[in-house]
Amino acid sequence: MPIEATLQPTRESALVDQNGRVLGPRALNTRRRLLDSTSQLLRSSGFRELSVVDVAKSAGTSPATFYQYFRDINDAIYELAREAMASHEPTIEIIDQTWVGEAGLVTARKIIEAFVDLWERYGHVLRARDQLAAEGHERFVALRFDALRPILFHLSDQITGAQESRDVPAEIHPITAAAAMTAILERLVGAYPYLEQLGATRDHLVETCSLILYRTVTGRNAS
Amino acid sequence: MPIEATLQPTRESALVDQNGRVLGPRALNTRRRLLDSTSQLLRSSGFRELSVVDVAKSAGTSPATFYQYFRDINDAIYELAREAMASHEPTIEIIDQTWVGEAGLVTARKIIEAFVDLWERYGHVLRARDQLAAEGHERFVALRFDALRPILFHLSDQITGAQESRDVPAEIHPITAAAAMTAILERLVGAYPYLEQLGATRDHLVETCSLILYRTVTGRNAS
DNA sequence: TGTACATCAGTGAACGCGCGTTCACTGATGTAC
DNA sequence: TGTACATCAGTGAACGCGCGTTCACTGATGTAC
Repeated sequence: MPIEATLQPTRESALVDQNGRVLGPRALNTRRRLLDSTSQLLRSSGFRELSVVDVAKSAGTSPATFYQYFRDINDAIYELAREAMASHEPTIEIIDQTWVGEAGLVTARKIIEAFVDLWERYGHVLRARDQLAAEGHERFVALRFDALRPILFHLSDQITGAQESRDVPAEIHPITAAAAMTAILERLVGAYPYLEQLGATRDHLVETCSLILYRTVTGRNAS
Repeated sequence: MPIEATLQPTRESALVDQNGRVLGPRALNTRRRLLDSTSQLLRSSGFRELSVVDVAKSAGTSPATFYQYFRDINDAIYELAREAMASHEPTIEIIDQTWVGEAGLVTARKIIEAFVDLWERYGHVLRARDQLAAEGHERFVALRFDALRPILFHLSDQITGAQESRDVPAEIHPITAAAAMTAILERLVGAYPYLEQLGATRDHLVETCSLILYRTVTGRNAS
């Protein structure tokens, strides 16, 4: 049952091209521009329309150059998703903070805020990641899982604890409940623009989700 | 703020081709095969790889025929998503059943079951729908919204009622909480295969989500 | 019942286009002395 | 400081392929008499 991390640690300094050559500063910059263009086109034109030719053009370089740094277009998406995930790491630490009483609600709120931020910035990349994962591309399944695992297990542990003190009913399956919370985080927040049409503000979103999260994790109502 | 339904009622009998001609039985059958092939390829090869040529080939007909019935490949996906949605309509009635006491938990369970079923059968189509909606294709945004609206408002009304009897805290924004529940329904259930790796069964899924749904809608713990 | 004609439905074959991909080459940058 | 050379980085131009799309045509089905 233990599922190992599949993300090997990538130090920026170790970046190599498709032939295994270490990248110098100039190459690093080119690679960066290619990734930025990929991200930008993914946002503006959509996943299905994304092409190597367009990305290269938009980065002011040539398709041949693209292939020096990436195997294919999915490879570039993969790198972007990793970056999004890395920028999300601090969230994992929030979850270790206390869940007791009023402070627990603050913890919940911080997590929700972090997810709202993440999806506002990287929603287009994360959606592509999830689409590819849903279609069964192994690397993306693993990537998604690595991103979720820490938060999943932390929440799950909290819930198990709350079950021991009888605050959460025994019928709740901790991992599943934790996954339900991440579903809210990922999905609701990703679909949030259309909630605005229904009169929900960002504050409503954060506050309501925080209460649901706090309640589910601790079994208690916010005082 | 009221957002009108954008789905015009389509009776099977009124189906027409791209030139406006009413379809006879033979044509209806061809159209059906094209839709089935689209669905099947969407499931097996993924959204990005889907092409008119492949669909026609797989349906045992020619691309020219495809264009007699659909404007483009998205048009076929749109029809499939409508069908998925139509098959889901009975769920909307479940939600009108009582939310009081033990029976309320049964209601919650039925809804979760309905969603699990829906996503097991049409997940590949719904994911494509959501991807296109997320990319801003208006028809798909509307379609998705029409599918969710009834359940969203019904749940929201329940929550508002529970707030009046002080079972649910006033800080909860009913529509947002309802949307959070649909997020669980759509997302968790869609991503359910990977929960199995973590030891969650379908029963865990249904039971845990039911409890969360019941709790969020009524504000009460299942007795 | 048979034949002629109208309409319905499907398609072969072609078009152009743009994409993914590669290779041999050029230009840029760094370094030894 | 200048020159020669090594290595790094980028690309022009081409290839083939398969896709979306269309049109003029053929074949299938229904109907009138």
